[in-house]
Amino acid sequence: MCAAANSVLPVRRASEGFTNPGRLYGGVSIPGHAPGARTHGAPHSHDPEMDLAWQELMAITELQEFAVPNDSPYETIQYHTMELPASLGGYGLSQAQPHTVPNPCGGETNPAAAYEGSYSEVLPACQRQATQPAGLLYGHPGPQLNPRFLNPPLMNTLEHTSLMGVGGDGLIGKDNSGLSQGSGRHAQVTGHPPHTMDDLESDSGLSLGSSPPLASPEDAMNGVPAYSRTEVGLIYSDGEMESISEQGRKSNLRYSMEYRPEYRQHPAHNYSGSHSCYFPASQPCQMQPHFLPSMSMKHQQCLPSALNDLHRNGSASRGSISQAFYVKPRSNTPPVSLSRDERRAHALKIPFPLEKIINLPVDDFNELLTQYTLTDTQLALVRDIRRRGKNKVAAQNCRKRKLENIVYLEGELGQLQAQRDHLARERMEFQRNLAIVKHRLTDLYREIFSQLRDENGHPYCTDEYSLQQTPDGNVYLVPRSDTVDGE
DNA sequence: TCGAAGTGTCATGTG
DNA sequence: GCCACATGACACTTC
Repeated sequence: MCAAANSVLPVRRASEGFTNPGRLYGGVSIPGHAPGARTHGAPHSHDPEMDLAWQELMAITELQEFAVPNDSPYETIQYHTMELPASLGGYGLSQAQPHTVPNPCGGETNPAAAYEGSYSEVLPACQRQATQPAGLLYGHPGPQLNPRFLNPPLMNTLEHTSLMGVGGDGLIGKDNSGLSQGSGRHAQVTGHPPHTMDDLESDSGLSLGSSPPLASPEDAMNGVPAYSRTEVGLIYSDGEMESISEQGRKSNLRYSMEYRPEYRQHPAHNYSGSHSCYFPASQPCQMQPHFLPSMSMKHQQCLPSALNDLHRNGSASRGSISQAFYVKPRSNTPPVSLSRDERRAHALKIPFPLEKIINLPVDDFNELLTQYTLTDTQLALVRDIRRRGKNKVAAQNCRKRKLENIVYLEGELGQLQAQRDHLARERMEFQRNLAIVKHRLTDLYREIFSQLRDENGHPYCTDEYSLQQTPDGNVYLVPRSDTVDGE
């Protein structure tokens, strides 16, 4: 508290001289250190109690000016809609000192300093809490908002969440070039093959690896119609696929639903393309035991070797590639639930798996192409498959990132809403305290004025006079309609 | 039947 | 110019 205010509270009465400048009224000294000026000294507290009262008064005086308007920064800030991030742009920055009032002792004092206890907790806490979004929302929105710059821990969390919740398909360890599996495609492709040729050639027909080639035992036993139309140029009009698909549909549906969890968790499925090579669907070898709960052991036994071949032949020689990946159908049976490109590749007898087509680096891919004599049609198809396959993976990654960002932003939103609620509570508490203080200030005014007497011995009326403080710290009694000058 | 969600594909932009 | 990748937009399927 200001020393001047503590010790001397000269009360000025404008346009009136002090007749008794040093007169004490009720223990309040009214020093006349402005000769000629009617400076009714503010109560100089000889009374410790009054001294204390004045100290409080002066403290309160500061607060008196700290009316909290409804449109205070708190209001505007805290009750912004939670639109991210624009409306929160000032959330963390402007929260500190909504008002500053002149400090009688010079400088400025944050009126909220009286509530330092609470605000020092609130604000830093807010800032702490907003640390993450601060960069996101206030300071560096770009990088923070950029999905590609999610902080690693969060990304890890999100990744984990995404993997566990969204994908759960063992994407960990699967590089981006790996084909993340579209969940919905399994049922779609395996359970409901296209009904028409147009359907067959629809965009949704391709599901590289996401739709593991499924052939129900029923198919294998029944022997689905031969997929004979493998002539170049016929791949886009092989209407027989329809009947084939129809035959395998019902039986496949059950498997498509049952095997999925196991299938998706299978370590060998890191590369979905591993299953999209051209093992005929009618051959059980293309299936993994995991998703063939009812498959006979006889059928399952060939799986390891086939899979081993798949992995072993990642760098297989020219001759082995063809043998390893393009296993000629025994009965020339076409895959029942292969994707469009798989079927096309099958039809065109592309001698290497889609996995390679899609995932090989361009140099290796070109080298691979040089190892075979491919027709223009085959070449075009291979390049299309590669382009589409890569884009499909990219699209999956893109969507995954979108989801992760949504999760992240929702988390941030919740955090900010919690902060808003916290600050709202603090504000209410502050206003409550302020009301108490104002009330007490009024009482103190009343008490002080009741003890002050003018030169005629009449009490000052609070309606006519008020206390004003000069920059030097002195406090004067001034008529409410008057100014400070004329001291 | 309609709408939401998931997915594949294309076109385009960027590094 | 090519390539890989990201992303918006669209079409399609499934639920």
